[in-house]
Amino acid sequence: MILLDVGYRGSGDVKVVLYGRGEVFEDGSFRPYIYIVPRDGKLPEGAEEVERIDLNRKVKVWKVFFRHPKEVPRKREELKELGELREADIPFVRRYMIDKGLLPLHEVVLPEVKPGKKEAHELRVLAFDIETLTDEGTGVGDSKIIMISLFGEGFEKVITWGQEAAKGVTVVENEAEMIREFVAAVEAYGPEVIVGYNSDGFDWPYLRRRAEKLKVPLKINGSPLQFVRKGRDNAVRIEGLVNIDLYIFIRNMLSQYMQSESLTLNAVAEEFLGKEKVQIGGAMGIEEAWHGDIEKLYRYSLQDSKLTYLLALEILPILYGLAKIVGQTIFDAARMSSGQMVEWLLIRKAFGEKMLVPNRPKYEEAAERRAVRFEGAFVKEPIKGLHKPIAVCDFRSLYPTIIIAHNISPDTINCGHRGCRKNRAPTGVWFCTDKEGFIPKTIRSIFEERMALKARMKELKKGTVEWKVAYTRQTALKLLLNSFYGYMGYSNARWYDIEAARATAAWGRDYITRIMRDAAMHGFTVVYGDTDSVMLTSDSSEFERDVRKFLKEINAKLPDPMRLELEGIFRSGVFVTKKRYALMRKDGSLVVKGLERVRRDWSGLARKSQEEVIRLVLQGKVGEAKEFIKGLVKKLRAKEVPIEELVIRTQLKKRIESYEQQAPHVKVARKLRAMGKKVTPGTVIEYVVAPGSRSISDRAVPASVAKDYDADYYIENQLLPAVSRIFEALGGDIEELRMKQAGLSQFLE
DNA sequence: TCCATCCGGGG
DNA sequence: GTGTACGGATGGA
Repeated sequence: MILLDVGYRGSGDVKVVLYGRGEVFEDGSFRPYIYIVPRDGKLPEGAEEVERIDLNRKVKVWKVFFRHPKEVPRKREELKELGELREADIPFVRRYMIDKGLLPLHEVVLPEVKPGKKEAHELRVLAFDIETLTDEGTGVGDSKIIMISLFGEGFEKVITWGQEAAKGVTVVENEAEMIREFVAAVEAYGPEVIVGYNSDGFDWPYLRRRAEKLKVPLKINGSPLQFVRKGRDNAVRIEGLVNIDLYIFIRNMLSQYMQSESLTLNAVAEEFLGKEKVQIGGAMGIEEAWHGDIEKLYRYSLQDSKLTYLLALEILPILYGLAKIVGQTIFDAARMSSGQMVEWLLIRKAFGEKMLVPNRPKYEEAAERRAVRFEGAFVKEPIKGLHKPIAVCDFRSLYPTIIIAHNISPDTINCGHRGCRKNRAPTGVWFCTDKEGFIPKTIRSIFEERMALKARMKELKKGTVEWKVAYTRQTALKLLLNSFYGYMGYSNARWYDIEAARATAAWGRDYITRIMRDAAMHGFTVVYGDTDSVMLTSDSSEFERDVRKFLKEINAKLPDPMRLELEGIFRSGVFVTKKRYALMRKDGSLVVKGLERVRRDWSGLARKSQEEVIRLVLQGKVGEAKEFIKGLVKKLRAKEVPIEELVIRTQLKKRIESYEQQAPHVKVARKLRAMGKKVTPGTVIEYVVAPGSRSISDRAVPASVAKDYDADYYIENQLLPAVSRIFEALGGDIEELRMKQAGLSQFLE
């Protein structure tokens, strides 16, 4: 069996249920258990005495068995009398995966239930999306669902109700029928994975509420939907089918590596699939389309499930890779934060080492830990302005390699050996040099596997199945490796050790500042540096050769496996402040950090002009950049800029009545309603600021009827803020760009 | 600057 | 579900 999911059932003796491709297997032979570190007294009946390692000392503990996981919370208080309870908060399915050595998407040999050799890399995926009205309220399930779309391999279906027949759309009698039709369509397609975008938070709860109201049973292949609260999130489980909310996974594991700060389906799809895939849609009135243009609604809905499907094809392999490394079900891994991924990997490793897992901190304990702040990475104040060329050097996995190199771990800190004190962090604590710590050992296994995979990838042909499998796994290993940073300082961590976390960060600062000093002694100008990177320049004619020679010298001195690498030689860079800079590659493409305003509440004018100014400045054409802005200022004053460039978009988040602040988009929403337009929460309000002396809110007019605009507003609040930082970094004067020296502008107006 | 509250994704 | 939990941005005191 290729393992897809695991659950359990039974009322007396628990039975584990293994879900595989097209088959189900029940295992009644595994019993829940916990450990007790006994105070005194004698071994309870049916319990076993076993030896385990608690951090770094051997202890004798009692292993107490149960018939069913439900017994554990029931007997908790009573058992506490006997001693400290351990591993009494490990969910049963996770316990089973670990103890049986099972991995998701790997073979399970039956009936013994032991890991086999085969492995799957992809599953049959179905994406879905629902459209709803908002007329009876925006709470989950308040208004009607009017359309459901599905998209799979060679499969697409759009269902609606109470409409004239329309091309490509299955039209049924009513909403209840539509839900039935949806369930039937899912069952007919037979997915192994069902995906949505924010579906745990929206589509599934919405479907549940509507189904309840309409008295339609909502079961897929006979499995009812189970709703579980996980913090602020909902998790929706459908036994026998892997339900995944792509949004949650992207937010938890991928967002920190993404350019976009917004995680809407469109923004995420644009980044992963490319802009051209994300054309249809935009601002659409669902209610209007429902009443007038059902084909438009059809295209919109299908586009969203199609994007979700295409996104799933890109992203799910990474999730599968992570789940396999962490050793938990795809369902669970899909909803873990990076800290939890690390923790479940550690718990699995601890089992292999016969180590007792530390308990999770109680709420108060976690709160106290959260209050403890510690100094993070070093960020150098940049030498403001334009520099060329720029060499970007960075440490390969800085924090993981520091943890390995210095053996940083809760079980090695301040050990009793005299000789280990030379391995002392800048914070004063030291780490054992005799015995490898639990955390470094775990990180090293991941790090070494990744290095081996990267070496292997070089021998494989790029783009082949084998190469892709290796590439995906190394990506997953990298994500996990990066997640270890911060784990020991994470307030909910079981292996929490603030001094170990502090030491890691302090060593990081120590190494990067040492590199900067060395670089300066080698004749480089250190323009900027942040955490694990340094950006160097010099006027040597052999710049790249010099940099490589410098790296070689540095690497000879760094402890294994730390290494400083050349990320690239850039044509030029403009540096504004810490975390805000732009680099230009040799091929002319840009890397922009902290500057770009990709937010929609900035006009097209502001976004485009910032990009153009960065481009010109990096090409050394500062004069041209100034002229470009001056030209735009002039055009704005002469009212020659097309209105479309000046449209500002803000989404209405709640009902108009419930806004206390009369923000511009709120006032515009009122005006739109007065014009007979339907304005509901979720509508993106497009407006332009018109001339006049009243407040901005009063002067904001709907983009659809805007005839004129306030030139000064756009100059002062859109254009100049977007570009001024860059000119200021170059030592320029904003006044010059305003062209107001002689009070000319007042004169012209 | 500190503290409390809001908000994310979806419609 | 062997339960009860996130973190950054924003705005007012």
